[in-house]
Amino acid sequence: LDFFFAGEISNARHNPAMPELPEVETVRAGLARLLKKNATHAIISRIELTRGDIRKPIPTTVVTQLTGQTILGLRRRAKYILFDTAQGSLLCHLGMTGSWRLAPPGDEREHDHCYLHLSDGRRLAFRDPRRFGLLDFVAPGQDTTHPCLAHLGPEPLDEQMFHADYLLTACHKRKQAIKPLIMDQSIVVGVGNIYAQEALFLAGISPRRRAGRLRPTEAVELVKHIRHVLTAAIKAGGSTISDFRQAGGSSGYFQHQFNVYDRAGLPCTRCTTPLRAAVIGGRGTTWCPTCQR
DNA sequence: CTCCTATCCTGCGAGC
DNA sequence: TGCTCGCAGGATAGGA
Repeated sequence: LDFFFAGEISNARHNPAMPELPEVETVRAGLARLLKKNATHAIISRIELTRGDIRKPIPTTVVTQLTGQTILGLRRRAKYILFDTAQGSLLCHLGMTGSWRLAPPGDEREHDHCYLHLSDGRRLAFRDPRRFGLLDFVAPGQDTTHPCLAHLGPEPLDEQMFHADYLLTACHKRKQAIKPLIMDQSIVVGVGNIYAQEALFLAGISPRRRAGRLRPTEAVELVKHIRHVLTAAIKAGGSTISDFRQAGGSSGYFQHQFNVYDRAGLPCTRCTTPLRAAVIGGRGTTWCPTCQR
């Protein structure tokens, strides 16, 4: 696990805000802290949709069902955040560039799509320049039937549901490359392009390997490292929660030291071989041709 | 069924 | 230096 943090590598070339499970969990925890002060729950006094057309139109039920409700808790499922109330939940996906911030009076920004006004006078803003995010209403009891939530695989940190045998079964006779398979949210949730690459590096498995060719010992390693990278990233993200207020648009995200992500052509942190890059499953992928087979 | 590709959208960096 | 262009990504629809 130490190796994960080994290299002093800057990966700031691209927008660091790419919410996978750890980033979403960090945002969830930050929101939970804001919305429950001194054991007092926040009440939504008003919901303002400033622009309704993000990935999908924000339904009016978000406003009609949730206005006046008390936010009882914040949950994460896969890369979704759920604001729970007695009358249903606000479902939020950050997409690529989604963020929540406390927006004091006057702090209105381009690409703010929704304001949650709280009864204590505070205001939460959902901003998403690229509009890949999603806001929706989930009726009570629809947690497993809502279209966004119905076909999700197990949580990767759930050792009862996600383990080597499960992964091996999911891989059985599949010709698909292992990398897009572990990014498939119906197989296992929360693993995006960054952590898929990092986990495969740590497990010593080429992202191009056909899933059906995964050996049992490799499945053990892959599951272990998926868990490790996600856990380490959550732990690292946790330290940013205290800055949630000030952090604004980049709240909840953290700088990271990656072994392969965005390091194409640079030397492998383990063997110094130049890292190779290719598009796999439609996504940019970097790996070490020596360490990963 | 399985797998792959295009699509959505904006910001940013590479390159001219 | 200023401009254009291509690429980045999660989820999903549609095609092979």
